[in-house]
Amino acid sequence: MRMDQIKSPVRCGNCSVRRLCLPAGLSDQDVDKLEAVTKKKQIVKAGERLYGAGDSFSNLFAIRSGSFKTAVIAADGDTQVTHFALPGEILGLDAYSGRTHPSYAEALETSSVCVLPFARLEELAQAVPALQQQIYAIFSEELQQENEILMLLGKRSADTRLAAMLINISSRYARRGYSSTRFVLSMPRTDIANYLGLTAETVSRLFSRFQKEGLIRVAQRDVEITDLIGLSELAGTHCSFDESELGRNSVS
Amino acid sequence: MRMDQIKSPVRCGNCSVRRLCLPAGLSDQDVDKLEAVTKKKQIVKAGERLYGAGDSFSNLFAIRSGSFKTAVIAADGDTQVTHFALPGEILGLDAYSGRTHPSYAEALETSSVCVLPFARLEELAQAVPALQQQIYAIFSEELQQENEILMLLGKRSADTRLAAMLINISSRYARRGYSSTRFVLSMPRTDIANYLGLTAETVSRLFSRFQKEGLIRVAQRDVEITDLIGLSELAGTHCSFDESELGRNSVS
DNA sequence: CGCGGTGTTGACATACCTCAATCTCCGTGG
DNA sequence: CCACGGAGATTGAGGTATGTCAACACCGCG
Repeated sequence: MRMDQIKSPVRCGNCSVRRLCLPAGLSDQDVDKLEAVTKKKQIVKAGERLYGAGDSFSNLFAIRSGSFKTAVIAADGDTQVTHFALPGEILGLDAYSGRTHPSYAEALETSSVCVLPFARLEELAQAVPALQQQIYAIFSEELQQENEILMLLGKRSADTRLAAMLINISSRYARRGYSSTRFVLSMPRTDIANYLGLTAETVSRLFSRFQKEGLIRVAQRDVEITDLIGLSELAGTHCSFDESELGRNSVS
Repeated sequence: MRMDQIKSPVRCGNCSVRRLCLPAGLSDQDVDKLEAVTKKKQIVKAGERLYGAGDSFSNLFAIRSGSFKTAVIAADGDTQVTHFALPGEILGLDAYSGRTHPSYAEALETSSVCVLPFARLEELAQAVPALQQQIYAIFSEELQQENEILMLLGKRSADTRLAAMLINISSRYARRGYSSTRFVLSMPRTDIANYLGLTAETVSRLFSRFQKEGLIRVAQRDVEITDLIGLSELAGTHCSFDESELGRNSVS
């Protein structure tokens, strides 16, 4: 029932997301040290957990490929999906202070991660200021992202929430070199709904409505954004894209 | 229009919240170094901003006394209150990665903060592992807290949200040596509502209802929790208090 | 003593949830 | 290869928690 652990040495150099991950901003020399600290690669199959809520904290995980959801569990067993994580992102940072994971991370598809023993990483960061700064930056970005989601959940209507999430996913894929307009959502409707504070039915209805309005084309988990500007406007984020570069495919 | 800046040297030793603040876990010697890095004290009056959204980032702020709200501003001008900060907490961490503050911090009452130039703090942390760890811990705790709020906004009913917020404030006051059952809320109803993703009217109605149900007594911003256990149960957090130590004052 | 900002209360509107039926997709076994 | 079954997704009808709008009350301050 446990996950595969591959001892093959990790090489950041041939990793497609090294510019988004911990090595960002590090010299080749420092990257070597980082690789030396990285224990191994690990494969996690869809539905398996990288760590569970309450597990003791010893490693951070860097996503090489695939995707994860993270979620917290309330006293009454209710869970809240807090993030959908893509390659290059670091999982487990919220466990530092308590020495135990307050959330769990579950693979949405077969995924591969680098295992980073935090004690050794901490030690290395103490000697390598650029790494230290990168760790701060990752913490800080996570805080910023969470604030954006608070805004979504606190103030936005259901359609705005879903639009914002699609734009968010789209731009994150774009940064990773994938299409910003065609992608496959690796998570089921229930997870999207949970993440957005809605029900699966509402999410489904919205997908249908967006399609009718010509904003997207959707078939199950395949999504094509046909009007990126229109969707961005709905999401209320006219900023994350340079509009001049985007063709608007008007429909109605 | 700018805020007072008092050059009197900062002394963590006589600060009531040093155990919750950056000095936590540091040796006396390291605390001395931390004080040397701390620029000055600053007084912020009610309604004034410690920093605004978009301001360039150079300092962190440690709250000595008083309280703040932090909020993010969307493209359409809509704002979302993201946190109510109490003495001992650090403000500004989310600005690290972007070099600019993504949120603003506004004093809810006349407050006093220590100004921490981040460049120097970073430098010191590079030399003092205990400080490094404390910074990680603070980042990590903030992430955890945000996840809790996501749960509130995503899954909880209005009454549960308000109850959870009151319990949260109560326990944070308790940790600072104040009463956990009687306190003055330094923020107006509109801020509470904004924070909880509700309207001021709903919050007001809930305060009235809680009072009718014997959970609290409330007069404007003065709050007395008369049934801490009942309120905790409503909040769904039977964990943050040791129930045996709490008298339940049944009413109806 | 009056004024303005803050808080309270009421009546009504509505966005989203709930419950339930149906459909689609896809893996499994015959 | 096809039939079956089950999970996920869609669609519909109706209910409800919370928002909206508006009047009023309270408190602090000039």
